[in-house]
Amino acid sequence: MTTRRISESTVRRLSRYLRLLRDLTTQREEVVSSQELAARSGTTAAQVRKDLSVFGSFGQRGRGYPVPELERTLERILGLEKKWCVVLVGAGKIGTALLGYSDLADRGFDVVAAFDTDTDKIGSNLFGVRVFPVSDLNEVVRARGVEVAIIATPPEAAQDTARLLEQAGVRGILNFAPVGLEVSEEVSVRTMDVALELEALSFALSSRANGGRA
Amino acid sequence: MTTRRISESTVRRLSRYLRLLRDLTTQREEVVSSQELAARSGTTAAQVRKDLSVFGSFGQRGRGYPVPELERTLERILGLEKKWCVVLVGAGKIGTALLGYSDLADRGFDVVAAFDTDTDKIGSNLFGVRVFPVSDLNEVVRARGVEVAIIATPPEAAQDTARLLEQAGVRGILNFAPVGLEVSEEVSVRTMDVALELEALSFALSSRANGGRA
DNA sequence: ATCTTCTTGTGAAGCCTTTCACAAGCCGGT
DNA sequence: ACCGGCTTGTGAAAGGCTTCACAAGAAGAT
Repeated sequence: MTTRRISESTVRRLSRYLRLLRDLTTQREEVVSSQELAARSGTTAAQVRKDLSVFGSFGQRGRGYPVPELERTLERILGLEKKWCVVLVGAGKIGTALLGYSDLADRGFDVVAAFDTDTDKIGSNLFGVRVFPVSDLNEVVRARGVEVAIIATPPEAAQDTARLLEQAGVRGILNFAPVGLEVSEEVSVRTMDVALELEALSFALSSRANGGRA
Repeated sequence: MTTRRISESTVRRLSRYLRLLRDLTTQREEVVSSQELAARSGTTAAQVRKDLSVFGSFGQRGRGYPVPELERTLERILGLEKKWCVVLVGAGKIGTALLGYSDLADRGFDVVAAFDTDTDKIGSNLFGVRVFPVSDLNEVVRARGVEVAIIATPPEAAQDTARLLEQAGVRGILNFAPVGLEVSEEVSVRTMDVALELEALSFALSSRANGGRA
């Protein structure tokens, strides 16, 4: 079986298409063209068709793509048919903000537990999520079959946390600490770094101001 | 003047190199090789050299790169010599969490004001940042010469906010609302979307589990 | 002074992604 | 039944990014 590698950028676009399709579903739209998907997600019609064609043929020539079917197809492709059990490590400001972010549950990511080292927080409930001591991490993760974790610890603690999670069997990590994490190849990591994004903005603004040369 | 276009990925790597160089500076390291920079930021030595060579020659053959100089050079390239005035729109959970994130100030991004529509929040102080009504946005942004804004509003309000900011003269937007923003070409936008990143993780885990086919 | 060992800077090659362009095919109107 | 207008799916071309490979050059040992 020829396993084609799907690029990072393709996956991101698929995710955007899916969000758009959900909007269209609530608006009771039945079909959508690659042209419209492209316009609304900031890419080109050819790109949309290419992205989808990697996985099969889902459209109808002359009409477009059936919205509900394509929505289900993208969910299947992205692995969103199942609910994912997620744990949060670090119940500080960012961690707590994420728990309050209801979008996650709507999108199929159930946060089943949070962990922290602060004894004041342990035992409390944040938006319905119980906070455990980090020493319980291994047990809870194994007991609930958690596969995805969010790291929202201070940067110093992030690497140790990653290793704990890996040893507990977690296979995907969303990292909010501004450090690169070393983990085995079995584990997928994505780091979200506010400062890095601001620096990229800074670069764009500066180079635009003086014609491309920094 | 030949203005070469610098790719997204190059800028992100430059930002990572810079973070690394800051660590090395505090450890009093004097020189660093492309090999070490690469290993510590998850890329290859050739890539590091290529990235830097776009902007000039900063190293010394046989030795490596002088840490403090390269640090200053990268700051200059990324436009971080000046402090950037930033405003935050939307003082909800995520917005507040960001204000408490001290890294921003350390990295040269001064949040000078926050805006919200909630009358309970208006007038209050969050981590030393005053919350104004959104109706004051234009005035404050112009008065303080703000160039960068962070949108942390609910998704429904994000597009209107973006337009307000654009009209007030903001040229860079970091968007935490999970929607694409339409703005003029003059304005740079970067969207950070937690759900999208989790979906990308979901894809990676699912396709790994069954050999690449979703 | 010369030799060995590093390491940079960079053209060229290789690989991957995006864009182009068009045949195939659907739909509604006549 | 046929025609005209759209839209998909896809090979081929173009464009961009990464890796390779090596000459040029620096530092330290002998």
